[in-house]
Amino acid sequence: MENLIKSKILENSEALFGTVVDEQFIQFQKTRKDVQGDLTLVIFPFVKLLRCNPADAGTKIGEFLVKEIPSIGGYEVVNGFLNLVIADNFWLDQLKEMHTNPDFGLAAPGSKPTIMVEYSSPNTNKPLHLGHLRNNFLGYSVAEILKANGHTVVKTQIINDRGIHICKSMLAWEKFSPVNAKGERETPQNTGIKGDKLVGKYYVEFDKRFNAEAKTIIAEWENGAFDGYSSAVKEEFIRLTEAKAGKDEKAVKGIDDKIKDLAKNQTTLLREAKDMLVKWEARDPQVYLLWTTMNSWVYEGFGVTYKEMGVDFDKLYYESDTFLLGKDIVIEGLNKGVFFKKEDGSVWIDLTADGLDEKLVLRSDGTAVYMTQDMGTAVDRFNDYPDLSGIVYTVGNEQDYHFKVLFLILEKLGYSWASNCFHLSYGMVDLPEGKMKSREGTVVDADDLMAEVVESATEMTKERGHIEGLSSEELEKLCKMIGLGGLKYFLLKVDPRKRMKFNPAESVELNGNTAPFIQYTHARIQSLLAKSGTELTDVNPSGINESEKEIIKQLTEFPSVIQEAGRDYSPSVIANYTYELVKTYNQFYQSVYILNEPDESLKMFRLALSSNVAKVIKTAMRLLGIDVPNRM
RNA sequence: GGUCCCGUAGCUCAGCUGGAUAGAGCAACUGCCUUCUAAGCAGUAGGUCUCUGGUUCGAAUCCAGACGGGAUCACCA
Repeated sequence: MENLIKSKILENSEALFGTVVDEQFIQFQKTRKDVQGDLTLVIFPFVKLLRCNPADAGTKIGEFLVKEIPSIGGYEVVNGFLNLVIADNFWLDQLKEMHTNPDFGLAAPGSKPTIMVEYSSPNTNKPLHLGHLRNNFLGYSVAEILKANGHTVVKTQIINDRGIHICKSMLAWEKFSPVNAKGERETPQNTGIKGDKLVGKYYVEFDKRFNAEAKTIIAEWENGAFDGYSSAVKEEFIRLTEAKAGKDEKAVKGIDDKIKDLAKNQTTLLREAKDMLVKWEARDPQVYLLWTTMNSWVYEGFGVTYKEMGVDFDKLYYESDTFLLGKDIVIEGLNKGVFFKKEDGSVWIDLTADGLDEKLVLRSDGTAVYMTQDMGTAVDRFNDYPDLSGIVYTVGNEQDYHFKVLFLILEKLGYSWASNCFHLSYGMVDLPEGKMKSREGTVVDADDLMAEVVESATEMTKERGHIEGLSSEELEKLCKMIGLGGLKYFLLKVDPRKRMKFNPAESVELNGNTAPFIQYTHARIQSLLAKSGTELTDVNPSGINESEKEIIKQLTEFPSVIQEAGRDYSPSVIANYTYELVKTYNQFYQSVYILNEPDESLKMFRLALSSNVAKVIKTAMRLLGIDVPNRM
């Protein structure tokens, strides 16, 4: 309709305004609820052209449109806004059209370029937490939304499986894990501990022992015992200690941190971890075996969590595979003159001309840094998928600078696809008490949280659900759907770019702007449809009322909502749209009879309307990774 | 300190490609289940859109500055 009006005005602009008008002049907006009309044209832009007051300009355009477009039944000009009344038949036709289309709102699959969506990519030393939930739900949903927009999507993640941090947990396990009667050290099998949690336990164990050892060393130094340490270390310690004199509290703390770092570098534990990394790079069989074993525990543990989350991946990338390619690219870039080498052998890129800094891309000892492997991974991906047009990186906004630099480097290296790489930068998730801090033990574990919301949903469902006749498997499935749906919706309804506050109590709420509220509406509609038992063919009511028209209007917006969500990489657009639709539908549901409507034609129309609302709810929620039940 | 992000009702958030009287939910208060699922609906109350300037017929929205909060500036990832 908007396009029709637009083209009519553009075609006849000479006759109407005596000049050719720019398309920009034609601005539509939704008609306010308290005035008459279905679509509003803003007429301020035309006022100057017509050299008359807004009321006259509106009247002139209104008369023209009523004459030209049969579906426009009338108009009213209020305060410079032309409110157009569109005939019921137009809305009825809209409903009939979507009614016959099971894929309403979705673009044809494969009609747009292939895009890779990276998400999750956790540190393999720590179990997944609340922040990862936002990441995973967001990445998964964006992938689904892009598919709905016609893109072919490859879901992926980069597995952070190499580096000194991995060696730390390996070392701690080897040194500190208790040995049982059978002579075995702790494994997921013999302890029943989830693999990622067990590895995480040893990472924490390493950190604990590591700090304790550093503390002991500092104590020795403070007592003047420097046996076994180099004179350089001794001098540095004395210099730092003396520097504390007369400084304020904050400065002293900074110096203490430096002393701690100095001591940490002298620990046997760190030296052993570094030795292990060297052995790993040399593919020492024993270290490699330990590495593959412990990694497999983590993957198994993560696999369980991913399954519970309902997310999946089409292709995995491992840093241990891509960091070497990254090094090759650095050499290539060095030859091209994009990078430069410093005297100590380290390789850098100078981005000062672009308003950034110099950035290291290869260490002086020739080992790879984060940036190196990210370059390698990106190139690897475009090699693997020749049709790939771009990559969406779902990574927290604390890495904004990293990705700015990465994309700039790729561009300077001459990769044409660099401009199609996008950092989907999302905000942190805070708790009511503030930031999550592992040191203070306030990190919310992903597995625990998912179990809690399902448990809470189970209680609520038993209390008020319509669950007679459901098997225990069906009930369990339903409660999972409600609990996890609620959690996903809670994390996705907020604009991803914004930092958000996570309130555990609110996340299991069932009222208001929540998934259970939406799921409930879907279940009610399904109940109506199941009871009606007839094919919805006859959709010709004698008239449609305001609330019915309002629902159709909102339904017709669905395709453009999917487009907007895709363009902005924002599931929250879908969430908020669905919530509005459901609210409108519930008002309708409470104000009229549907199944009990005596007029057969009207009843069929209302059932058709309801069934399309249900269809859109189901599609929309699917794009958020949320299932909807037929009863609850 | 440099760079980037954010600031809307008591709380959590929409609205931001400029448009009519700034909206929801939660919390508080009042009603509605002998008719289709009350996990619902109707209503009351709650605002200096952080502040100050600027652009404009028109600014929560765009621009500049101030204030407040956060992130980031590693041979960490």
